[in-house]
Parts: sequence; C-alpha cells; structure tokens
Amino acid sequence: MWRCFRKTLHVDRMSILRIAELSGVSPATVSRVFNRPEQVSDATRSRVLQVAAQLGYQPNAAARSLRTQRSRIIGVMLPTLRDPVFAECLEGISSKALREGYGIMPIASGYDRSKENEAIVLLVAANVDGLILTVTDPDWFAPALVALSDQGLPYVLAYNQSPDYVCVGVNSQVEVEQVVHRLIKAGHRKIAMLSGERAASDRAAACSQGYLAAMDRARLPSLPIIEVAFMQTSESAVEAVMTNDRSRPTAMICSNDLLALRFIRQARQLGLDVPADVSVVGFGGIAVGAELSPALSTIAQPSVEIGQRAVELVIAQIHGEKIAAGSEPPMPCSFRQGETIRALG
Amino acid sequence: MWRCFRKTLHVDRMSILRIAELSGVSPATVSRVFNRPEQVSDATRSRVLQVAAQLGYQPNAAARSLRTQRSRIIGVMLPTLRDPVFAECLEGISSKALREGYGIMPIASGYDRSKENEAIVLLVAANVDGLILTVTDPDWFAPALVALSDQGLPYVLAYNQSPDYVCVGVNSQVEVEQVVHRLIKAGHRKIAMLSGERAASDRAAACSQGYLAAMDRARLPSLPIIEVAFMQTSESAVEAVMTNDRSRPTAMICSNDLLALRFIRQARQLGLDVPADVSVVGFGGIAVGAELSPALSTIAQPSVEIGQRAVELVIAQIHGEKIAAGSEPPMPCSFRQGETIRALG
DNA sequence: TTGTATGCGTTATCAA
DNA sequence: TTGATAACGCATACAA
Repeated sequence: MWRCFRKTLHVDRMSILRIAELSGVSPATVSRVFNRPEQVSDATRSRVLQVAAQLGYQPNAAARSLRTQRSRIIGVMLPTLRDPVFAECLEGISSKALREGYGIMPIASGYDRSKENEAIVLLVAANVDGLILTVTDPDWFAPALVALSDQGLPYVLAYNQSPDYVCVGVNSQVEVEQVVHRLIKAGHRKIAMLSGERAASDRAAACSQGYLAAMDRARLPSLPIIEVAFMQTSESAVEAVMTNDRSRPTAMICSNDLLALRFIRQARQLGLDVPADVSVVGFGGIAVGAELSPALSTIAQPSVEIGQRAVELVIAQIHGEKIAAGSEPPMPCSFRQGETIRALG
Repeated sequence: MWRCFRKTLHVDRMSILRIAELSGVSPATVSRVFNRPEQVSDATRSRVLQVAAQLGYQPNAAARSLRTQRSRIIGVMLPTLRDPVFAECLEGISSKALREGYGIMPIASGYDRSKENEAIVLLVAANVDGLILTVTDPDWFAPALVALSDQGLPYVLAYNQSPDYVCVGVNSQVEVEQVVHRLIKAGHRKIAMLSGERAASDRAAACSQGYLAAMDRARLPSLPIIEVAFMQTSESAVEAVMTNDRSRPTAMICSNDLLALRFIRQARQLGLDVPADVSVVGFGGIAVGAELSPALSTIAQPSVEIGQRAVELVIAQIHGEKIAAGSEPPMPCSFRQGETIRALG
C-alpha cells in the first residue's frame, strides 16, 4: 500500500496525496493526470479530475518549482511605468504570458544603471525562468547579460536594438529617417530634433542618428540636437531655439511622445501655435496622444505586440530553442497622422 | 559528521549544503545565518557570509516557499495598465513591495468580471501571500472575497471604497462635492457630469453621487449624468448636450482624466474652446495632464501612495495583524489647478 | 552556539 | 497503465 511512506494518514492540507487517497490511486497517478494525462487511462483520469475539481485542488507552485527547477515566472525589467509606452508593453507581456501559463514579475529600473543591476539580481533570486529587459544601453550592460547567459538564463531585450543580443523592438533610426522625409515632402526644411539623453538610452541615440542621416542625405543642414534628461524640462534650451526667429525650426521631431507633449506645451507658452508655427512629431504612439487636440502626430510603435513577441521569444528559449542574436527583424511602426503637422508652401 | 545524510558528496549546484561544506559548518547554521543571524556567533556568521558572497549564493526561493509555506509574493489585480492612474499605482506597489522584500505578480482584469474571477484563481494558484485588488464592484465580488478570507489569504482593495472590506483609496464622493463647490464659487451654475459606467465601477458611481449631492445642497438643478462605457466614446450624447445652447453646461466634471481629455477634444471639434466656452475638471491626477496645454485641472489622487499603502496593509496582514474593515481613512486628494477652468462673472 | 534529522508537495525514475 | 520511492533546497524542532 502506498500509504506506508506517509506516517500520518491525517492529511489535512489538500495536496496530491489527499486527492490520491480520495480517488483510490497513488500520488504518482494524480501527478500524471495533471502533467501527462495521455499516460493515464480514461477511467482513472476522469475520476481523479472529478475529485480534484470537487476539492478545488490546485497543484502547489512552490513544490512544483522546487522539483522541476522551473518557476513558470518571467522576470520583467522596464525603465518606468509612468511612460505609457512601457505600461502598454507590460500589459502585452502580462496577457501573453498568462495565456502561455506563465506569471510575470515586473520591476522598474527608473533608467538608473545601478538599479538595473539590482533588479536583475532580485529577479534571478526569485528563480525566474527567463527575463524580458529594457536596458539603458546593451553594451554597457553587457557584463550582466553575459552572467545571465552563463547561468543558462534566457533573456530578451525589448526596445533595445543590438546585433549582439536577442532583441525585439523597432528600428528607431529608420523610422525617424522616414519621418524626416515625410516632413521634407510636406515642405519643411528647418527640422530640429529634441531628444532624451543619448548617453542614457540607445533608443534616443538611434533617433538622433536617424535624424542626422536623413538630413544629411537630403542635403539639409541639421540643427544641433536638443538633449533633455529623463523627466526633466530643458526649458531654457528649447526657449533659446524657439524664440530666435532666424533659427526657429518649422518642425520638431521628439524622441518620445512625452517629450513631444511637453514641447507642445512650452511652444504654446512661448506664444507659438502647433502646428501653425511649428509642426511636432513624437515617437512611441502612446494611446493618450490620439485623445488630445490637436492629436499628436507620432511614430507609433506596436508596444503591446513588442511585449507579446518578447514573451514568445523568451518562452521559446526556455523550451530550449536557440534564438540567434539579431535574428529577430525589427517591428514596423505605423505613422499616426494626428494634427500636429502642417504642410508648408 | 553531518554529511552522512547526503549520500552524494558531489554537490554541484550551489545550495546551502555547498556553503556549509565550504565554510565548515552544518547546513542548519548556514540557514540561520540568513534567517536568524543573531543566533549565530559573529565569527561563524562572517565566515559563512563571506563564502556565500564569494560564490554568489542566493537562497532558492521555491524551496524556501515550500518549507515556510509563504512565497513572499503579492498578487495584484488592476483593471488596466493603459490608464496611467493604475500604471502609477502599480509602480508604487512594485517599489514598496521590493523594499519590503516582496515580489509582485500583476494581472489586468480589463474591467471584465469573469476575468476578475479568473485572475484571482490564477493568483491564488501562484501561492501569493496576499492580494491587492481593484474590482469593479466590491459587493458584486463579495463571494470571491469571502473565499479568500476562508483560505486565510489577506487582501486589500485599492481605489474601491466599502465599509465591509479593508480599502485604501480616496473618498470620491466628497472630492467631487468639493470640486462642485469650487466651480460654484467660480461662478458656475450649469455644471454637468460625464461619468464612466456607474454599474461597472463603484468609483464612477461615487463620483456621480457626489455631483448630485453637491448640486442638491447648493439648490442647483443637476443635469442628467452622461454615462460612457469604458474606453468608448459617447460622442452623440456629448454632442447633444454641448450643441444645444440652452442646455449647454458651463462646466463639465469628468469621473476620470482620460474621459476629460476625450471630452476636451470633442468640445474643440464642436468649435468650443476650453476653458473659454466650457470648463473641465478631471479626476485622477495622471501625470501627463500637467504636460498639456491647457494643463488639465483635476482632482489628483495620490496613486503612488495608494499603492504603497496597500502594500503596507497587506504585508501587515500577512504578518498576522488584523486590520478592521473600513478602518483605513480615505486618502486626501489635492486639487491640481491646471488651466481648464475659467471663472465666470 | 551548533548539529541532526525531518518533511514541505511535487515530479521523475524505475519496477511491477 | 500504475505504484513505490527518492530527491528538489530549505527551515525548524530538538538534541547536544
């Protein structure tokens, strides 16, 4: 009799043992019913399932993790949830992960490199099976990523773009180039760029590169890029540029939507109308942008899809699939027309 | 010798055993170093800690959970992350939980009642130690909450307001009442309310009640409340009210900020200026509101603090503290002035 | 202060 | 197809 190896017949907490006892089979069979149903005869399977359902039995996640060495949890590190881009992405991650039977454990790094490291440590300690990360700069973060690889912990970078890692995101440079062309076609010549700190974000850097490249290709003089620290205003810099009638650009490309909104507000405070006096394009595609008036014109990233795809890729790796670095093609953005661009001439 | 109870001396994965071996103590002592450091002599403790640090040892979360019957994970269910109110709240939850040594596991319910139930089941199955929930309606959700109590699983409702449960949030009704008075003081008489589906959200219902009560008290005729389904436009209803010069209110109170932004956009499309033709007040205090022009006037909830306080309360309960239902006072909102209100007369 | 021994609930291996 | 058994890594009661 299998009971022999449990001294106490008095099983009060509900567990596989309890179910086994009540359905007259061994615990092993109960386990199989949940994990390899095809190995169990129809009769016993349905019997066990019924008993389990009746008692509301749920397999114990900790025990399962301990035994299988996998937690079915995906760790997620994003810069912040205050930027709707990442909040939307997280929603995509969450829903997709859930559908695949995984839980998620999110941490916000606040664009802070030391916090990025702490977060990784925390997530690894939580026994996550894989990671989805958005880091300030993949190259700078390389040591930590190597450490993950050494531990055999799969990860996917979201939004980052690097040939050296598995990344899912968009090609910011190309997208910005295209929007520059779009503006040129609309008659703009004096096009400027307002960017997040390039040193703190490879995405901001890529946007700037796209701007410079496109202006160069169009043989237009590029204006000095205005850089602004995360969640900071750079009022003076913007004011200097926008109040000088000679230097004032007719169009401003912003490396993210929040920056664009802030710029619009400041432009208005300087007595400028958007888009009459200055056209504005954002980058990100946050949902709220479409609710405004004028609606924000923006390069809309598929944030939810980025999150979902990242989940797919990390789960594939958890299942042992090898994904080659740089093999994932960038996702296409869609240009959301909005009402902050005016055609000139 | 303690090794006797592990047949395989060949411990390759790093565990408490490995650390014990290398620092010449028993596994129990290593465990104590991490859990009850005061019970270990200074000498051994530092020796063990050094070895552990050197090997980068991290206690295995699953094993610890299995043994202690607690996961140190807090489950979180919010309606959506697309509304910055909840994204900000989640950031507060996350940071506070981390600081307290807890991980979080978030799920978005999408204001969908069946999904709310699924989410709870999922979180419970994930062995969370406690829950932070925002539900459409606490009363409707009562059975699930009772089930949680029966299992001894602590939970806190965030944003919901009910005397029957431990809630952390704001008193929407009073806050709206105050804003009505504020508008009246500013000379408004024809004040209207644009609300989310009251049947689907106790918060929306409370806002409406506040509006009705305040209008009543001021002996002003309240206008019919315009209701709009989640993430839907109710263009026709708004248009009907706003295009009729006789009925058109001079001020519109919206039960959430997103609704307010949408309303402002529609008003403009109808040729109305905000605030010249109609004043607007939102509810929520989303950060982006302050970046707009005109900046959104809003009843600013302390979303981050709500999240943090919810964490405190749920952890207190996890530690065995009993929190009486309704004992938590509502948090005060601050009125964010903005630029969408015009004083009349 | 430290060590011994056990079991948390599950899955996987092996045998029947 | 099913059952017996061991082990996953840790914390704790108890012994020393």
